[in-house]
Amino acid sequence: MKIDPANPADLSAQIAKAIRDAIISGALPVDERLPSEAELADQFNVSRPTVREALKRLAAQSLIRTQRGATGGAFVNRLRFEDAYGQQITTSTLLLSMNDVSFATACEARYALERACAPLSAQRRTADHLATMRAEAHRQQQPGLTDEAFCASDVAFHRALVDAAGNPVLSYQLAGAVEAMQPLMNMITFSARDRERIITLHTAIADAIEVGDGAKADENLANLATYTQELAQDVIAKRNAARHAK
Amino acid sequence: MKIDPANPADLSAQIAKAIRDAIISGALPVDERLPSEAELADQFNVSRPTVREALKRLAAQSLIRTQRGATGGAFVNRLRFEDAYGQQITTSTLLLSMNDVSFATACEARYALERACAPLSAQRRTADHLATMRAEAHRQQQPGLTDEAFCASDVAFHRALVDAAGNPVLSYQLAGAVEAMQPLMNMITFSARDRERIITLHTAIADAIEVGDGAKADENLANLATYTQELAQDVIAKRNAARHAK
DNA sequence: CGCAAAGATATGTCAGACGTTTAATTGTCT
DNA sequence: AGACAATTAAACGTCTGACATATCTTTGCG
Repeated sequence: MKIDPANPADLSAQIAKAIRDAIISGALPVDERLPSEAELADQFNVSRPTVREALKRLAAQSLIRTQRGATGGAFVNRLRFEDAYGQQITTSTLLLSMNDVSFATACEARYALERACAPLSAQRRTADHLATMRAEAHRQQQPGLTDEAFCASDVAFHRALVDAAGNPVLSYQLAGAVEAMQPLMNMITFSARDRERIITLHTAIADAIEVGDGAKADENLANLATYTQELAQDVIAKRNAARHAK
Repeated sequence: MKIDPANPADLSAQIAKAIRDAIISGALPVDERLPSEAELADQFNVSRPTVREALKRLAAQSLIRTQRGATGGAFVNRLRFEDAYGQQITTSTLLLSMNDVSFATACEARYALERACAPLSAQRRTADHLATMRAEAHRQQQPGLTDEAFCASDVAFHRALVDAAGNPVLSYQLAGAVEAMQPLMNMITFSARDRERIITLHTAIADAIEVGDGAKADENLANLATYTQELAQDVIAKRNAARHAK
């Protein structure tokens, strides 16, 4: 973890990579304290600001945490699922918005992945997960709900569905797919009839999960996917019509 | 994008957050040039090193890129899928290694997600994807192959399978699940018979993908998942036996 | 023995400076 | 006038040195 080519540019990136590799390889175990900034500066033959830039890069990825004070320093951070969720959601959201990903593509991915969870969720769901799903389905019936609040509740419902699979790795991977869809979903206006249909499907999914019928949950998720695509196509069609009119 | 509480700690983190939020909200579009470091330092009322630390945080997430020279500066970066792949794989790998995720849990997640791709892949695979899958299955038959090379080829095979779905969002989400398994897979020693069985399943999957039979691909993936779990359990059992012996 | 004060250590921030890269401008020669 | 070379300017990349602040440890006093 010491090599540093004579190339005097991107020093902080090189140092960050060296430390990151050491963490990934396991040479630096969790909670291990890195040398102090001054010591690192010495080891790498650079100045302290350069070392600090490298450490900030690692901190941005939650790979290290820093503590001030006498026994402070930079410590290898145990990457927690909750921390990773946030990064995953940010990255996924930006990927969708910056790459002209169509609603259809994002939606397809989301429901394909969710359907992968359905059998496991039906098998393992706890009373807690089921209660959350029921509560969100109920919340969605409130008449005064804004479209945005409706979407947020939709996300919460699906998050509970995914979490019910009891597999943190799945929950992590799905977080991006589910949450990143929200900005796209927010562009849709849900009529009362639209909502009714969605809630019916949500309820059917919750029913299937409750009785452990994975196939039925999967089937209703597929219906929900199709219906969501139709709603989005309507929005796009209307927008195109409006553009032609003006 | 200017607010900055009087709290004189974590300034670089606060500044990074402010800029990141501006990018996410769309206030800073792709390829937009940020003010120079000196100007940012002025705007936020901090020193240039502090601004630089903030920019490095953003660079670590591929949110900005920097250019030197007269027309240089920091530019909002179009987050590309390839860039996101790397981050996703790094994060997933560390999540697994740092959180005592069992082989069973990771394996379950991986195959559940892959099976979600199977129907789409069977429907849309190009000749290219199929050729890659065939080539990797063939490579796996080479007798002198190390276990590590065998695993690498396995990953390449499954990557091609996922990419065949033609959905970049799916490919992105799956990248983490598939690649992060490699370190865990590398702990397994594959006997000639093990490999033969795996190659048979790979071939069956490729066959199913070739003729567009998603259900059959799914079935063989399920078998492969089961078999992989069995192999891992053997390894664990042997390791426990060895521990008791000493 | 307990508690407060002093010290040590390490991060967080600042100020100023110099080097390097790159593009634009200027100037000169053909 | 046009092309090419030299100068200039802007911006990032890095360094040095310093001060501020947080926190643990040690010391000293009652």
